[in-house]
Amino acid sequence: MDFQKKIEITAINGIREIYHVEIDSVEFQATRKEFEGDITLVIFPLLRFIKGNPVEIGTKIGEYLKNNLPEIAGFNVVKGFLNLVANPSVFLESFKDIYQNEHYGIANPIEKAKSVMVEYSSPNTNKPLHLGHIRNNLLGYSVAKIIEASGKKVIKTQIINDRGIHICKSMLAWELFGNGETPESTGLKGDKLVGNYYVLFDKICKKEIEELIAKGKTEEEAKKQAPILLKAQEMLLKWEAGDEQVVALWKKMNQWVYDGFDKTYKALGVDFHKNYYESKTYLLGKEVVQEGLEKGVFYRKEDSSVWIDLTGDGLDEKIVLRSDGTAVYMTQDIGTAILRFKEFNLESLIYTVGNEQDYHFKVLFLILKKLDYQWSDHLFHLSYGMVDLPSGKMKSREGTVVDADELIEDMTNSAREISEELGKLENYNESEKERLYRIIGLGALKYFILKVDPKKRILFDPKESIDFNGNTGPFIQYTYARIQSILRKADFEFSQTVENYQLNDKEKSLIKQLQLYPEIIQNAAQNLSPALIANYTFELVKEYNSFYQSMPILNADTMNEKIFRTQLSFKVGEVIKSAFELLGVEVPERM
RNA sequence: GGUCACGUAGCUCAGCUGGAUAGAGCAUCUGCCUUCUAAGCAGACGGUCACAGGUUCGAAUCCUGUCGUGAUCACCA
Repeated sequence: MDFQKKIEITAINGIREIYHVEIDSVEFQATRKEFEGDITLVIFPLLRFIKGNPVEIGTKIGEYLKNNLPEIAGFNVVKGFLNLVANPSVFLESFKDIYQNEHYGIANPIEKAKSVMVEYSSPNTNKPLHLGHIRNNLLGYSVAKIIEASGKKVIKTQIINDRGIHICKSMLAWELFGNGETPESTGLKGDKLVGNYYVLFDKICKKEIEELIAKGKTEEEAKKQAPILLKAQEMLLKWEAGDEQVVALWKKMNQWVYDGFDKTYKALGVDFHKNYYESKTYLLGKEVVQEGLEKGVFYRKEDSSVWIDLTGDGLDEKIVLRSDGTAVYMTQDIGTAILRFKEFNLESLIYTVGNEQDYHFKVLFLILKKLDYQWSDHLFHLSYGMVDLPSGKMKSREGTVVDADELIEDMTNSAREISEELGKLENYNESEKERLYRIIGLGALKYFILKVDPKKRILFDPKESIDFNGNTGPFIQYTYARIQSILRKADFEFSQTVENYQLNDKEKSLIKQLQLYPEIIQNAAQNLSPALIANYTFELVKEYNSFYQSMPILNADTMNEKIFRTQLSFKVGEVIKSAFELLGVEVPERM
């Protein structure tokens, strides 16, 4: 039984004996550094049940605990806070358990449990991935990892937006002006090549609109009548009709994009169990609309478009079928959600999508609830803030995006510069060095993004490079590398249990920090927040560095000290590695 | 205009299921490499927790209002 639980039960018994009052829980918090003690029982909430002076009450409970729990060595009361001092053996025992647990913090998977599906990335196949996608990918991947570590099965998925007018735009521009260019002929990454034609389309379209306006059309008319746009719409119709040539072009260009995405995903270190494609799902949901009409959840307007009225729930009316009978985005999302719960034995479904779609998901979940799907309460929108530039929103058509591949490359280069300057890698060959630079560069990038609470927006200034000192990925990686260096140099056996060890304050703080890890994972899973893992790891590493700097490990006076401190270092290293795995960040053996 | 999110040190962020004197990193300044990696450590400086009310023994945290920022409210996706 864990320490806190033991104290709680004993305290409840004590309160019953002393005050003849029955309570079912007491409140704890970690003792603040400036006070003596290891855990603090907060007395204030008890005042509702026990009348009296908080200091007096605290003292009585403190005495009771000291007399009835061998683990409690002493106590002090400050205002309404009962600070309990634990017997040092509590920490030694606790560390022994932690040390021997190879997968410390990671919960065992529950047998026969349903799966949690995490959707993330979900790109359009008409342009390359940018910094916004990076945040999405890192968040989704990390949350999936964290949920897995909390003891659940996870299915990672994405739905690829591979059809629609925007896809036809890049196809058309390539057909008209591409001269048969291919990724091979140009040496360009496929997604970049296709993206260029998307931008080209937009340029031409804008020019045509201007010309139409010059000829006296209104802006509104011009926007609808640009010849190239009409051609794109024609192409979309052909695609929907299954026109052989259009479909062949679509397949070819999409494949270029997929090849490009694969490289970016690989560089980012993210992956998926299953891909959905919009070209296969965009017709889903129409029968459900039929059913919903019969149930009276939806209604039909005179122009035969179908709607749902959500004004009773504080939302608006929302269209689910156009007057021509075609589906909208919402329809498809309804159908896809149903499909997923049919295909897999899902406990819940998490959508990693930017906060600009908060409203969309609110409506989607509500519609599914009104359609009476039991699982509609288990749908979550992992909503995250946009990544903005100092100049505002990133816009791929205006070329103001931070390209994902370029950013990864830049970060790797920064890592290279810093490493070369420090010059600690004499024994590394070139390929080992390159691998390391990538680990560090990506570590900086990923940590930079994941340490921020998902719902907050991130301001990214390309002119200010991402830091490598302080609260950063490389800082934590560096600590890991230092620990590995110690372990390499330890020329003695250190796996045996150390008896009668006298813990000092730094060692004790470190153990306390290690104790928190399992709870942090559960918490992060609950809140879908990798930031909690990142911040925890930072605290752990700070604590370790302070320990490392203030006393010898391998050069300690006694063998017991050498062994215990090496064990402690080893375990901190393992937890750093484990926590960083949850963030999708690698750790280096040296740096 | 309605709805939602955010507002904490010069900058970037923790803390938010109410608890003790609001914490880190960057930047600025002081020290520490003849001992295990100085991408480090120890310290100094820096605050009207946007503002105003309220609830409470206790509010950065909960409630209301105001201001500021962003998003959203398409027969777009």
